[in-house]
Amino acid sequence: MVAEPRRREILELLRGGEHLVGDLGERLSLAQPAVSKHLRVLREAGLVDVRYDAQRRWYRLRPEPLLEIDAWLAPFRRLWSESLDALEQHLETMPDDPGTKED
Amino acid sequence: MVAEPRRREILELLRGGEHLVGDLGERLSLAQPAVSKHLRVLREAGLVDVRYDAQRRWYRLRPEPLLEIDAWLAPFRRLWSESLDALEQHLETMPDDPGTKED
DNA sequence: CTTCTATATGCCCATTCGGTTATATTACTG
DNA sequence: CAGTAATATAACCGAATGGGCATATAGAAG
Repeated sequence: MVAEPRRREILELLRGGEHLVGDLGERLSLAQPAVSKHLRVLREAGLVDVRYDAQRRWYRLRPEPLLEIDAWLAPFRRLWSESLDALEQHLETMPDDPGTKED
Repeated sequence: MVAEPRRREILELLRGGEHLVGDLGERLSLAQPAVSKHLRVLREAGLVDVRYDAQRRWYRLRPEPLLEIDAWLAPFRRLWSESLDALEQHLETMPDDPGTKED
């Protein structure tokens, strides 16, 4: 679901705020029907929300479902900290995140 | 990829330590070839590792790739912590209100 | 009402996917 | 070496998937 490359790109774009279907299509070089289909999937998965503005559809992110993924990931997170070597190596390769200590 | 239910289950099982192919199949009520295929996918994705023990194959978790997912998720985490902050603020504003959160 | 714009849907096609059965492979056992 | 156990691989099938094109729908504008 989120594994779908185009869908991920859509989510990343929506991270920057609301977008119109056509706008997303332009940025992803995807035909409108394809975008609409992806948005439908994302909508039914609860990952995005629509705002109706005349014929326009403003799509925006709804991060809650991603929180579920995060929750699923949590137990695995514990495993990495056990193998801290690999963790640190990866953190050096990756940007951001100075505070991952909720819970 | 990780979205695949059986694959997720495999990962969850492997979270508990090494497992044999047949063992995984039993626990998931999945035929051996199916398990082997899933493991192949997981192996090629770098999510699992094999240890050869005669004819046996001990599969174990390699959590690093999940870390990548986690990294991808990070920017979204910021978004929902904003909404969670809003929720907390909201809850703090109404100290004793036993039915105001849908969760 | 007609046209234009923005989006959704239906239909078709090629590809991918997960599962099954049959077979190959590898290693232990007698 | 023959037999068996554990796993991988191949061939095949039905279902789902993503994309494209055409069309339907909804609202705006003339």
